[in-house]
Amino acid sequence: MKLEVLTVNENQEGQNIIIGKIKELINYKNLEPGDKLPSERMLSEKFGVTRSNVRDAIQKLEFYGLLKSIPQSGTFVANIGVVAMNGMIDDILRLESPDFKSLVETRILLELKTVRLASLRRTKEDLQNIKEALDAYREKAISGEDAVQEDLLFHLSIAKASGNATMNMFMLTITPQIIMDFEKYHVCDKGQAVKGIKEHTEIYNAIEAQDPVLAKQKMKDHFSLLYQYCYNS
Amino acid sequence: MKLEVLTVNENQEGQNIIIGKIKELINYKNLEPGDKLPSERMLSEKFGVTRSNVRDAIQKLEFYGLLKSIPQSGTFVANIGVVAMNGMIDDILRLESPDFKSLVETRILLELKTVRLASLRRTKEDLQNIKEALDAYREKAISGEDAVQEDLLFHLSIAKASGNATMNMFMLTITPQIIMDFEKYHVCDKGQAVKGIKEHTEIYNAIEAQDPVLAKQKMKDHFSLLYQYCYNS
DNA sequence: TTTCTATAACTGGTTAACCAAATAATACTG
DNA sequence: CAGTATTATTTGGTTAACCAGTTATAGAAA
Repeated sequence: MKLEVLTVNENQEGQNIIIGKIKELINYKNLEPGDKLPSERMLSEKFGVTRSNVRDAIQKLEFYGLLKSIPQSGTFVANIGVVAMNGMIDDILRLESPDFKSLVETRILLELKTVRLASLRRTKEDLQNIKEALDAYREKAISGEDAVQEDLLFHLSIAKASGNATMNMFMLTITPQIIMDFEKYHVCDKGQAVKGIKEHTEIYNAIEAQDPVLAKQKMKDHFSLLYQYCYNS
Repeated sequence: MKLEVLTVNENQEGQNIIIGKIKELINYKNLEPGDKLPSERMLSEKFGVTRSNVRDAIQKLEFYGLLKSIPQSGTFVANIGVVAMNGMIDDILRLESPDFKSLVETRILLELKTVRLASLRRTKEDLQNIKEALDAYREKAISGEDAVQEDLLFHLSIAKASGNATMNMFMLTITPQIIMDFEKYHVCDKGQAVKGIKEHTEIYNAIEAQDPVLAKQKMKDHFSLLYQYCYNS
């Protein structure tokens, strides 16, 4: 198991080295926005690594919007300027993997905003989706079973109803880790089922009533316990 | 140019189809958390697509934390439960690409939080980094040149000082698109240089003084124009 | 000299064979 | 029969050849 983690880190480390070399190359060759990078074959030869590694590094930089690969044409630097390019690559290289506290902190921030936006923008269809998620959660919680999944799906349905694609995506990226950490640290113990149902229902009612202030307040109440759990440890 | 977009959409569409089939397979075979997926070769044969496509689809689900590939062993479903798995894959398949308004809305939310956290948690080293970014921005802005890059790098240095790895990463993911949209729509026109320098300096001073309330207020003032621009169009 | 066309070289993407490690199956030993 | 060593198979990852579209080049025609 430790070996696995080591392998991943080695790979990431190797990928970061290649990313650093790409950055150096952009500076050395004075490549400006829209300019073409040398071909993957040349880069792999120049860096002394395999072409797959180069492709993976490029893909990562493409994810962050710094490069853009066009089939049968080449890889181009994005239109963000060389200064921002340098700064952002430095940041990416030093980026550390998120801890649990950081995840929860971000989640609360996003939830307080998405619930407000959802109460303002939700369509009838959104409301129906939220209601279905709420019903599924209630049923599972009443039966005494673990309802962490249904809990989070309820919150995701609110994020979707917020009408903000970016926040929706961010919620999606942090939810799996949240679920696993919750079950790992036993954050949501049994016995809170009734309380959870009540709070979820109040949030739903506020969204239905299109009352953003109330919705945000109910969400804040809902997170008060988690908030304490996170900041007192 | 339109052809290019079409190609991308076709690829994404094809990838989404494969992701949907993987979801069906998990349900059909009643795969539970920790269970092993069929090998990539079998999946490619069963789905009638190339193995590379299967690998790409798996990689995407791995990014969202739903699958985990282990070399020479297999691909495993994450420990989040089948209910959450189904819900999240549905959300991922329906996920739309973020629009400019959604990006700005999210950015403002993140900035108001990171500047507050930065003023509470910043180290001396963080403060030094922010100051350097501020100086670079001031120098560029005074000279009358376009300083969008230095502007955003200043804000990224604050995000880094917030001590929240998740928010830092989210800021990194939206910044390139913000820069490109700013220059595309000419959001930051010339003549606001002096005003921008003043506002940035006030934000910096509040962070230095470790005054979270003031820092947030100054950031809000800084965004008031952008806020209007975004919500009145 | 300029413009157009045909050809050659180059590009990112795809494919199938190959690799080393992990696992399963088998054979051997006590 | 139990336990261990050995072989065979399966796995995700890697590699190098190949593909189809793009771009640069060269030459001919005007």
